[in-house]
Amino acid sequence: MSKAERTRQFIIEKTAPIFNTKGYAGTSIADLTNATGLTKGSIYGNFTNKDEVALAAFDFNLQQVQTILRSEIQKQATAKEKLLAYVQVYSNFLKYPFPAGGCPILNTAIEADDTHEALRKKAAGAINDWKDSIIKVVSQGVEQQEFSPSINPEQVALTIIAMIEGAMMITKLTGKTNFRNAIMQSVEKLIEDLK
Amino acid sequence: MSKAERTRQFIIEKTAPIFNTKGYAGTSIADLTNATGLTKGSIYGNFTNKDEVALAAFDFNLQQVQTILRSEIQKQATAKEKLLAYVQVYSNFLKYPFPAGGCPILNTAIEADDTHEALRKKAAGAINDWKDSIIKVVSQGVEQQEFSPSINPEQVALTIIAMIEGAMMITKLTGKTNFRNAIMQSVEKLIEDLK
DNA sequence: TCAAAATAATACCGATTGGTATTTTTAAGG
DNA sequence: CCTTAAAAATACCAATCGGTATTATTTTGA
Repeated sequence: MSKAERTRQFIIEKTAPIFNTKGYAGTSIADLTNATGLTKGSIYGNFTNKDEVALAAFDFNLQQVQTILRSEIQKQATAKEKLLAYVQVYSNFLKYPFPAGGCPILNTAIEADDTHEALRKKAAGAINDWKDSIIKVVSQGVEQQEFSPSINPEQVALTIIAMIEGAMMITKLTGKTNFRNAIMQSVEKLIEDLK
Repeated sequence: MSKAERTRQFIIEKTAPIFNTKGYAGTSIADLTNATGLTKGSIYGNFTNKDEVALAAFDFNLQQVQTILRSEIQKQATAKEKLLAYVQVYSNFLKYPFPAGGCPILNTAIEADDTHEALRKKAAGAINDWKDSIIKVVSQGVEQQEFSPSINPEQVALTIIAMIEGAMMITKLTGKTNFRNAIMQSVEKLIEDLK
């Protein structure tokens, strides 16, 4: 790894939590220099502009979440257990190396949907990938007669994602973790009822 | 209503959609003068600073949503019908005078949770009020033996809110209204299963 | 080791930021 | 109607915005 590649990675790691907490518009170049200890010249020597840093930071934050989820899901054998792994991770996300600022998909989606097309596209892609991976698990569960064949995998996937993201928003906003527990219990019930 | 009061209201009405689409950090004073046709002097003659405009704009946007919901809910007689009114409104929110930029609670929650305490408190208060009003309806449904006494009204309320807000985020992000329909169908099923 | 290339720091740019002091215009009430 | 008070416009402020050109300092590979 060349010096440039190392510095680039260093900038991404240090600034990703800032973009995820303060948002794209709320993050200034001065924030990036403060977080890295580098100067403006160095930042702009490794990235063409603020946008490019923000996009790379989103990828980094997303990858962090995906790494956690994949790791926990692959430990499970059955489709039901794999779905419950999502509940497990998001119910205790503070115990995992989760990005500071919460779910990067949610944060980016809300800010960028009307204001930043490149970021919006990235967040939309992440939601679609997430949906597809849940659909796969649910479909496997149906094939293996773990779940009823009458269920709609896409609807199940979208509903689980909506509940999880809604729970993240409410909990982060109010600080009440038992609010999240209540909602996650509903997700569990939804999964139990798939059979 | 004095001239000052009229102007103040005018500023709020014209700038509320901007704060709701571009966010607090993404909205500049120049945005406010452009939207109103007024000058900086006039804005600062009626508000002490940008914060005060943003807080009033949030109240305005929230009131818009609450007016729609209250109107639709009071048309319904049973608890189940009242709960389904939420689904009805959010499934077709484009047909109602909904604030530009989507749900103001969601938008404000995500941006302000880590960055703007005054706005965060307002959004948290709105979520709590919403939760309490759903709890009331659900509890009435239990009292009138419309719903099973074994259900947990607060859990139901939080789950419905999470699903609606999650659906709003996903739909706004992806542009796929059938994603919202799928999730809203799950909310309907949840309400049907309360009996 | 040493020269060329790459990287980072410094210094600077015009534009825009939120906000204020002052002047001009408009509205209100006797 | 006409004076006074209120409101809005103008002009200005320092600080910060994102970004660039140039200089100084490290890496890098022969």
